[in-house]
Amino acid sequence: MPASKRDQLLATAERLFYEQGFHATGIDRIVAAAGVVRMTLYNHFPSKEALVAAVLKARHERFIASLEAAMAAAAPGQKTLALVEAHGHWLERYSQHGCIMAKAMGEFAEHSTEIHALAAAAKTDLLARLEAAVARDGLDHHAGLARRLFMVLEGSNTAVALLGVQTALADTRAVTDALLATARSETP
Amino acid sequence: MPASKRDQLLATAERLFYEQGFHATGIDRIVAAAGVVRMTLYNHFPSKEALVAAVLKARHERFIASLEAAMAAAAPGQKTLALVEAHGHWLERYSQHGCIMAKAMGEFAEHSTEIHALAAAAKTDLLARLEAAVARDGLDHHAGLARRLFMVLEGSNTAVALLGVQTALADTRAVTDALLATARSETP
DNA sequence: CTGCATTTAGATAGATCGGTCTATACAGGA
DNA sequence: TCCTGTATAGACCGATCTATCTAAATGCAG
Repeated sequence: MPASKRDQLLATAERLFYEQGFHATGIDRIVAAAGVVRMTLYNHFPSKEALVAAVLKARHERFIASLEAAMAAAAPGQKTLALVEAHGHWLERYSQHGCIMAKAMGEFAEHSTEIHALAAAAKTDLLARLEAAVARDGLDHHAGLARRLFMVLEGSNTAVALLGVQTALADTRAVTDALLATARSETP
Repeated sequence: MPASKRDQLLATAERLFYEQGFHATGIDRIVAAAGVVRMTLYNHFPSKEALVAAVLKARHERFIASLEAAMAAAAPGQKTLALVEAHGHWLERYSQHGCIMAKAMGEFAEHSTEIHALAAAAKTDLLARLEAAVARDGLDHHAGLARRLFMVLEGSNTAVALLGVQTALADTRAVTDALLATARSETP
């Protein structure tokens, strides 16, 4: 079953937006790389902004699905750690050159409220799932733990791009372990 | 002494690039906001890319100067903490909407090797200074400490934009304290 | 006052931008 | 077979992009 033209456009646009930036990637380059014609894009998406929104939504759904799968497979009490590890796996496979949501927030901050809000919501969604994992692991008595882990994951996005995957993920694990050890040592 | 036209251009371009992005900010908007004419810009900078490079260099120099000043004023053994605090001050005053170097890396990754390298060098420069501070505080037996602190600072860049300055800086201090406490508890 | 460098105003260039339009080709289902 | 939805090819639009050019005005130093 070959991918639909719409899926080809989404995948191509995601790659180009991620590699070259949103404003620097023109419609012509997207349709040429996707092997379709200009009107096909506008047949599926009413505007470039709508295409950007669809790309971000689809990517975030895949991201969340991989996190949820890892958490579901993790033993009780290990949900938080599984989430952090799954985040690392995602960086390794799909996001070695910075977070696309962070890039979108930067490029659309004063240019499209909708896109900026969408990207910001993706980030706070990760935070919310971290909070849920911390609660399921019985660590939510440690106020702000999820927020601190979130900050570490955000830092690992940049660290991967600057220091390489191996180093960045090892450091992420180390800091995560330290934070979790502190949280577990405190009796509720 | 009024600012020179060149300085006006640098300051205006820095603000617009930071708020609206690099590719989304046109030459016309920069010169209009700076109150000069287009040829004045091209009289001082050979191209937009050169203007971007000059903006990033000037901003990084100011950033490093404020870090160095804080470190110089800090008591012995407190250099690392002073550097982290100075970074927080910088975020609070000038960088509440994400790191301009990270934005530049995202927008110029496949568009200008020079700009991308410049922004990446600014980031690794911060890491190098963290390593120097850790060494001066006698904590360099704790392998990777500087790298982990660096990752936390990178995360705080994003956290400030998403969770607000107060929360992000408090979390940064908390994680930093935890990492430093662990390092200090290990005898060299 | 003169001379030089800077700044101004504005036209201009060629390329690219996002987006629209028409006419044609082609597929699969009724 | 015909009909409908989708894709194609390509012209076209106005706007904007970076960059260059000329000619006049301005300001400051010698």
